[in-house]
Amino acid sequence: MNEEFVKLLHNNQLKATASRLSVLQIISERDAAISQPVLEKMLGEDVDRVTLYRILKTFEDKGILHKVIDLNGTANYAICHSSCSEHAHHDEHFHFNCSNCHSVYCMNDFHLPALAMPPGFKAHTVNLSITGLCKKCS
Amino acid sequence: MNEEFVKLLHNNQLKATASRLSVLQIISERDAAISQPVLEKMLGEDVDRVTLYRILKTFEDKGILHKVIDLNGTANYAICHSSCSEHAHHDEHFHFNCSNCHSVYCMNDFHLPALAMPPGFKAHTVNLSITGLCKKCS
DNA sequence: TTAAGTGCAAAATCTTTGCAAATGT
DNA sequence: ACATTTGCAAAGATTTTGCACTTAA
Repeated sequence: MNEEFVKLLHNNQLKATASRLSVLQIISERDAAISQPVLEKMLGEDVDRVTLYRILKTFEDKGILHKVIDLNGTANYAICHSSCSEHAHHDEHFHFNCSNCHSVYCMNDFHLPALAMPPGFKAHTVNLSITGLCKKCS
Repeated sequence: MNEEFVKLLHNNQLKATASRLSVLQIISERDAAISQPVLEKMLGEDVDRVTLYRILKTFEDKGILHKVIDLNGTANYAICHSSCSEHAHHDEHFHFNCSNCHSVYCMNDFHLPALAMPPGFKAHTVNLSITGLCKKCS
């Protein structure tokens, strides 16, 4: 029973249930975003598939997690860092998809140079996905 | 019966069927990428849903279209331009998603400045998605 | 003519919804 | 105690597969 996570949930007006704590535990242990199918397997029988959908939805709404759609269209989730909530998800997201192990890394430290937009286009969110080999697979 | 499309199909060892020509016609008329559900509606009864899946898959494999997953995880398709096939899809892709009309624009003309990768990471494909308002909606 | 492509039916997934039972506070 | 959360069952949606029929070349 991790106090930090309990507090995080309570701060967001959420009950600290076993399922929610498991999800937070698993996601926080990874430096890469985790896909919903993989998360599902790791949770095993303990958490119903439907419950997982609802937990992830709730966490996303509260700004606890952010969803990253990978290049296959699969949802991946990662813990939101402070910069996330500060910018209310209107942040720049920089993700690295490993084509070998399919990990998705959130590279929060990186920033894009300013981009010139074509006339008439107004940028709101910038999302950069890079595919390649991650540090473990290259 | 557009000769240009017939030739395109033949160049790729594909038969010029009515369904395929319709798909090419619709996609080529737009400057934005089109989502599979929208494409489906535009084709109406003429093309079976399953056939559309297969056509899009085939076109993607042959490099005639490229698939763009938008921020909702929906597949969008656009004609590949010369730069695409030349680089065998290892190109930089720069897409703009309009949050109002949900159009996806392929901005082939734009190029990203070189990005410094963290040690151990090898970039292969760079995919930049920008969400905001397009020229028609802003 | 005949290999490639299509349509239909049906399976396999993935996601959402409704409601009664269980749980955290 | 009571609102929230979960599990189950079932509906909906999306995507894939198998096979006989059709069509372009």
